[in-house]
Amino acid sequence: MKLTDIARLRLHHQQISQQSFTKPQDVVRWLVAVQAQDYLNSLWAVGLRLKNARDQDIEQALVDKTIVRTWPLRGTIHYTSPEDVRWMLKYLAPRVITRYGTVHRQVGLDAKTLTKGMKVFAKALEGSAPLTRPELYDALGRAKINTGEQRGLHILVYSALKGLICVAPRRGKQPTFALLDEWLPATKMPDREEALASLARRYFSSHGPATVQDFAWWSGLTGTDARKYLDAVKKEFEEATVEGQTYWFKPVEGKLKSATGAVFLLPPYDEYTVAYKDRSVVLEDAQAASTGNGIFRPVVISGQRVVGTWKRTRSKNLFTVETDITPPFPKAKQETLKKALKHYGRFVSIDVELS
DNA sequence: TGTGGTGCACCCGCTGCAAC
DNA sequence: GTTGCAGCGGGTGCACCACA
Repeated sequence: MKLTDIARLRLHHQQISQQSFTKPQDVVRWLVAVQAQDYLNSLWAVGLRLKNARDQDIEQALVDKTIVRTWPLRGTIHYTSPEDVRWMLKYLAPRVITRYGTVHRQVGLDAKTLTKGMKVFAKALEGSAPLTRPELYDALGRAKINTGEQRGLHILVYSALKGLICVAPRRGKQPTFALLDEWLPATKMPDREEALASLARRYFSSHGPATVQDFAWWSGLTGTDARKYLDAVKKEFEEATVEGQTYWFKPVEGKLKSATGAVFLLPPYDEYTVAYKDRSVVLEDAQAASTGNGIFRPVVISGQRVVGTWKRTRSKNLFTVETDITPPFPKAKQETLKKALKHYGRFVSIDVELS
């Protein structure tokens, strides 16, 4: 096995070079969590993995509560499945909350204020329609809690990590928030061992080939726990050592579709680029896709690897897409790029042109 | 209707230190 | 020596607003 084989298998398992699903909830359940910090682009992260989806299909899934947006992994906002959200928060969020302790101290948020903030949110949202961020900040203000210097945001995220609230569909362009237990029906809570072994199984199935370090990074588990839960399920996977790293993966039944000639436009923070500790498998030049401080740009994939970035600019009825590909595509490849743009245009239901 | 400026929200990677 | 934790710095996209 070579690095290109790893990338090709990841494109397959991540539902990019082939799509097995027709519903947003099936994609999200398969990947366990899909990073969703940039809302409009995150719709495409789900949509590109579906057959013939449009952006309103993903938004409708949020309205229908078949997927939910909250902070289940690494303190990062993701889409996840209603049946997964509570156990992920229970078993994965405590480490994130510990890590946020430093930031809370910096902005002057102590445990008493955070608890009071949660009570304010609970009272404001109980039996109410979802509220926007400004509305929740007003509630904090009325309770004499200062929301400046991002304190309001930190109370909001803390409340989500504690499982009190989750993100509900947008009102206009504003995201709204609801009480998790009012928004989603009660679900079975697996015990820790069962839940985290299942997490390992699902990560290596949907994201493999991946290393135990990748799993630890993605899940936020400690290295010790990541090894423990991989050990619990690794007999279900194949193992390959490439350039000194051990990768675990599900083999593909039948012939693996070649993605060498295909071009894919991935959104910023896509699982294909973000969900691994070691991104060198797909990022020849890491700077092309990442600024190095947590910001991931939208990328162009060709021959399984990141070959450049793309950027969209919206005017009234048109998206103009600008690409930065090195070296520039030859004419034939430009046509493949235009095909990828057409796919994206269908998804957003707006004409897309290459600048 | 388009353009430009401003502020907000986002969270990752790196380094150093402590604990085991 | 390995692992985990704490602290810190910072680039990008979006919403919003003012103005042409």
